[in-house]
Amino acid sequence: MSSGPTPAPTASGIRSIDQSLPMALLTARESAMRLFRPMLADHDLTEQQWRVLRTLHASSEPLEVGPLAELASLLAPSVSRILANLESRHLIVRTVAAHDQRRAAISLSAQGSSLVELIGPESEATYEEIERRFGHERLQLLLRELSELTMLLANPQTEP
Amino acid sequence: MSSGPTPAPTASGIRSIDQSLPMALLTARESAMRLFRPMLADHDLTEQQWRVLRTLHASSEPLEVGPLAELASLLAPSVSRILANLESRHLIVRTVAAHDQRRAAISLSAQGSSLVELIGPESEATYEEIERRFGHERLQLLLRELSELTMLLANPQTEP
DNA sequence: CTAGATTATTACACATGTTAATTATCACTC
DNA sequence: GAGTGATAATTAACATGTGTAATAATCTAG
Repeated sequence: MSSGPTPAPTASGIRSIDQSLPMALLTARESAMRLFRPMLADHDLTEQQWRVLRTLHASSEPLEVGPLAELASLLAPSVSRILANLESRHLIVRTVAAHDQRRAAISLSAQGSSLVELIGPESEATYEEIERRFGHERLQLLLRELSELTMLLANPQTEP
Repeated sequence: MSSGPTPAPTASGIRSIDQSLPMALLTARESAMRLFRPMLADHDLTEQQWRVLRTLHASSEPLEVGPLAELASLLAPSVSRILANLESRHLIVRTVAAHDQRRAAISLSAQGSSLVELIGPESEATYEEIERRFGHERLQLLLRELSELTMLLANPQTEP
């Protein structure tokens, strides 16, 4: 099945907004986050703080700041500040790596784990709402395509 | 074609990161924006400033602040500040609506139009790179799915 | 042991998110 | 037509984030 005629670039030489990938990703994300934000606000978490907690929870082992920033799509300085905040709330713990004292190993505290596991099921309800509206299989496909796109664009193989 | 087995929620009751829609949208957007950002930086534009310019350019007529904010996925106060900045750079012009003096009609200045039309073709090259990696038809499908998702989630029909 | 590289934090300048307050104007009613 | 409530936009205030650069601490290699 063809996707139909592709709109030609406008006379002005700029892609129409509908054809803007970053715009489409942003508005889709905004519409999804609107459903999740109240829940995070209830727990006094910003999106970025939540991304850090979630990333730590997903990791099987403690993470250093660099990899953590990369995985959570944040800059290292931002992560540093976020960690300072989360540490003051006793949601994470830092351990200095034995073999290399520069490195900090970050992991969730028991309290941090509890928080993530408290929020998890709450967010699951929202996912069910999303799947009810958009379709389960369809969402799975979309997630795979997004992951594939990310992989292909991350690859630094810029043209020679 | 089935999408295969869906990972069950983890024992901890939280969706794996791969299954997080906001996360997937964010990382995809990040990987795309990484390709565009240098171009915007060259023109001293932030992503948000660019979204405003692009939105104005896409509109057939001047926009008021409210609709502009909505279309660009920004909050009105942010748009106010961005407009102050863009106005000081002579990229936009404000006109007070004749029939309602509260309303401001924002449009691109000639200089603003030129800038958008200068950047447009530059960004087109990046799109071609994206399509080369991801596929043209595939990108079209993704854009349609994102648009559909946005529409379905924007709808305030929360369950009764 | 020292020079250079690496990890993380700090510093700084700036932009944005977010809520609330403020200003100006409009629309409507008495 | 004066007063009241609604509306559009801005401003304020504060927290937080981004992005670059500088710094501190530590490691690694010669």
